[in-house]
Amino acid sequence: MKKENLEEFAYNAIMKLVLSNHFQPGEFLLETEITDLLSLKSRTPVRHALGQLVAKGFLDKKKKKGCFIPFATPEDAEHVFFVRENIESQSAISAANHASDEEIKELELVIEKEAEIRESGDMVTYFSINENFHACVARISKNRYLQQFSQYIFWRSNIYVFFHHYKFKLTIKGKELSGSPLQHIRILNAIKSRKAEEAGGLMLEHVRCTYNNVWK
Amino acid sequence: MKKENLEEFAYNAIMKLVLSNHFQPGEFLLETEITDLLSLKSRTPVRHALGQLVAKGFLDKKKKKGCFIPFATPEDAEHVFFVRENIESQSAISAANHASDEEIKELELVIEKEAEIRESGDMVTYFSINENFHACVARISKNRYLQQFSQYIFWRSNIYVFFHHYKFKLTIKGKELSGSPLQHIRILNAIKSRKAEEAGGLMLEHVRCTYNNVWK
DNA sequence: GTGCTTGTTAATGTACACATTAATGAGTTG
DNA sequence: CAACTCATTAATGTGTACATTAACAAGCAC
Repeated sequence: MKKENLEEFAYNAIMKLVLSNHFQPGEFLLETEITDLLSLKSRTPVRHALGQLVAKGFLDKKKKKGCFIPFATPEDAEHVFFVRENIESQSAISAANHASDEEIKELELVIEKEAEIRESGDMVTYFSINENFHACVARISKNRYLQQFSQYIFWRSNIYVFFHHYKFKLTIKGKELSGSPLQHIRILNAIKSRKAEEAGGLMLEHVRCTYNNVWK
Repeated sequence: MKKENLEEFAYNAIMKLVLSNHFQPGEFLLETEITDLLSLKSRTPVRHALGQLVAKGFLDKKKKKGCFIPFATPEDAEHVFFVRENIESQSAISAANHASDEEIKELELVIEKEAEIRESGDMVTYFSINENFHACVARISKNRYLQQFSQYIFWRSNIYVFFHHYKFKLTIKGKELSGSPLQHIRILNAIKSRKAEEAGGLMLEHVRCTYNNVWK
């Protein structure tokens, strides 16, 4: 295990702050403020971490003004989920075609953990394990670019998932997300039995389902 | 037009260096070396630019060692073009669904210019105009994420196109690329007549054709 | 009162000094 | 001679002072 440096620490911490609703959409994340918040001695690691988050598309940036939480609009959500459907279903297809037995075991483990975690009702933990599933599928696709794009668009879409849940005060135990773990299991089974097209179709459906839960 | 700061300058310059084969795959891009190369006064903008390129996946990084060019392999090429097919055909579909008359005129203009430029046989100019076509379609899709991904994967794939042309000394007047402008025109026509599916199919075929020309 | 100018301020952007560390190779010891 | 230690070194990682600039508001001319 690599020891994390300050920059990585800042990166993870900022991510957590955003996901725990510490900021509003459109709000600027001031380097100095975050530096204080994380008790760091200089802006440098924070600055670099913010840059990475912008490069990955998780944050937006206005020149000489700073980084901010992207504005959420129905149009943007549509765009995000349109691309995510597409990318993630391609990932699932590739994953089904290239997964080793070992990797399928990993995926099963992630799903097991998901079931456990779900009971706790802790939002941040839930997001983290949900990310694990999608990241794992993307990784198994063995395609670096699918992985990259999946990661980006997943996080981008999570802004909507997150703010939706914030807005309507839904807990993760609510009905809205209850289909998600089941869908994960179905996708796993399709990948396990190497049914690529089916895995792709299920993933597309799963993402579309998430989208509908968020906006309908 | 926004004035670019040193970091953006470094970002673009490094990108160009990489795309013009200034570095070997696997070679480390030393911060100090690049700073000198770009005649910059400090590592800071270079350092930050490299960080962005890594975050976007354009470069790889080894801790406390530095950033390096990802290795170019047939597998990687396959991955790049697999994703590019997919992304760009989605772009074409969205473009056909959302193009205004004005934007179609723009696209026609780009294609006109392409025909002219082609006569000159100048490689760099040809690539630039070819990029224009693909970038234009992506822009017309009106989907920020498709546009972003298209741009990225297009450039990434271009490394292989460059490499191929470098290696085999093919001119752009050669048989290999001669189908490309015709394909562009067909795609334009499909977008013009709002046949989204057809546009998508043609774009997929076009990208696949490029891939085959590069490796077969 | 409207619009232009200018000063203030609060943030990012840049430069540079210094700390840390991974790799290398010389030297030493069994 | 092999293997191990340790100093060197050359790079990245971090801290900090200072430069630049966008936004805002006060003040002035008209």
